[in-house]
Amino acid sequence: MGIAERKQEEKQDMQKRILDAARKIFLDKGYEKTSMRNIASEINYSPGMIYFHFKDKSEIFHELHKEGFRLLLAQLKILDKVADPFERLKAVGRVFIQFAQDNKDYYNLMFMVEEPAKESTEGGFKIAQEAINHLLELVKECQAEGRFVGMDQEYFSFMLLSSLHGICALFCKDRTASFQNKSNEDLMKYGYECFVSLLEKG
Amino acid sequence: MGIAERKQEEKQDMQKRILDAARKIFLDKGYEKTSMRNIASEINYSPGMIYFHFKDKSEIFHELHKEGFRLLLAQLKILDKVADPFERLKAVGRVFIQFAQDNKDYYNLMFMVEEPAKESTEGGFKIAQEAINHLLELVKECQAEGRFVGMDQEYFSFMLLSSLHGICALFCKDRTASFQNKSNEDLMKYGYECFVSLLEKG
DNA sequence: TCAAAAATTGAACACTGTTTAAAATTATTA
DNA sequence: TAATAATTTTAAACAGTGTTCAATTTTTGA
Repeated sequence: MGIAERKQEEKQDMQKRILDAARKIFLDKGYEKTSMRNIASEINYSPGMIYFHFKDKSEIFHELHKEGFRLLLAQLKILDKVADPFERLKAVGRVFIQFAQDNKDYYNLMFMVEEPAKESTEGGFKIAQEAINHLLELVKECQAEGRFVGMDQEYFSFMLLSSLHGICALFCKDRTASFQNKSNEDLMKYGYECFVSLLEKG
Repeated sequence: MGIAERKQEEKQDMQKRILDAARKIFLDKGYEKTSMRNIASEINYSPGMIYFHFKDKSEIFHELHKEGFRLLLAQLKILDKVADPFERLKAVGRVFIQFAQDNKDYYNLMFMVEEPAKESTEGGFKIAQEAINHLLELVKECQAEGRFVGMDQEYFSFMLLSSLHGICALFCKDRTASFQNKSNEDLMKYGYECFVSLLEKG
């Protein structure tokens, strides 16, 4: 069945072309301001054609959403070689913040855009779950070394993630204007270091 | 000039009616999904009429944005009677989180919606600035009592705000699904308490 | 009462996501 | 190879969006 095979490859190729165009415009103009017509005309096809390859705009969004997580997880995986769990935890934060700075638009897609509430419970968000589990595991390791004693694992992990996300969210939505003296980058960097020094006493 | 006076009152009245309608729909359907036609038909006027009283949709947004801050500041003002600054700081966090839970839509308007980048630097966002200054002052008071020694005020305040915002942001965008065992409310409450117990050691 | 000013309308413009019948292209079979 | 079937793509249409603007109504001041 060499033809069917090639057919499938062509189909995947087309999907890739659409995603490439979508990524380019999504990450430039944001989710809301990117139209299906924009994406279609980027690859010189008619708007309707996209609907043959993707269910709707939100399916394209979810594809890029997953892409973002894969990118972030790849960055975090590098830290596996850091032996001490607490050192690794601190580095995770730094990498997370760096990721948000370097990939503002992916970050928006991953954590800020109101997702069209689909497949979130079924199969689609496995990769986000995976990231959380990674964090839970890390906290557990720290606790095994006598850190964060008496803290509930899940609440503590949620708090960690929240603090990181808060820093990145304010950055991504430019809500840092009220701290006029400091640059965005410094606020994130040294703001996080403040948090770290709290962690060190816990 | 009693007529001009009444005229002005009528104008303010109309603006109030528009804002009331806008608030109702904004806070029910969110910013993006509320249309000018929705707002107009809510008060039985034509769409174009709104543009006589407000420049555009974003001006209405900014009005409600300010409204939200006034509401939050009113809640926080109650804490002025708490004498001990550190106790007050901890309470500020609890009130902030409670506000986000009770006013999810205001919170979205205030901290999450990508604002059409206007008047943010000029006169419009004084009230947000005021809230930040309040926080900075509070941190200073805590430091005067020997808390958070050696921390930069601004970075530390930014970190505080970030942590609070992170908790509320994940809640508002329903990004808490990955912590399946716990309810949203418990995650926020006990997540924050984890943070507080870190603060207590700093 | 009448002209000037203010307020309101409704149609129009250029967009949006999505659907769908028709057309064009490609594959399969007789 | 010719005819049929399946797949892929298009263009038009639908119902919606924010916004503008000429025309119209309402209100005001002389």
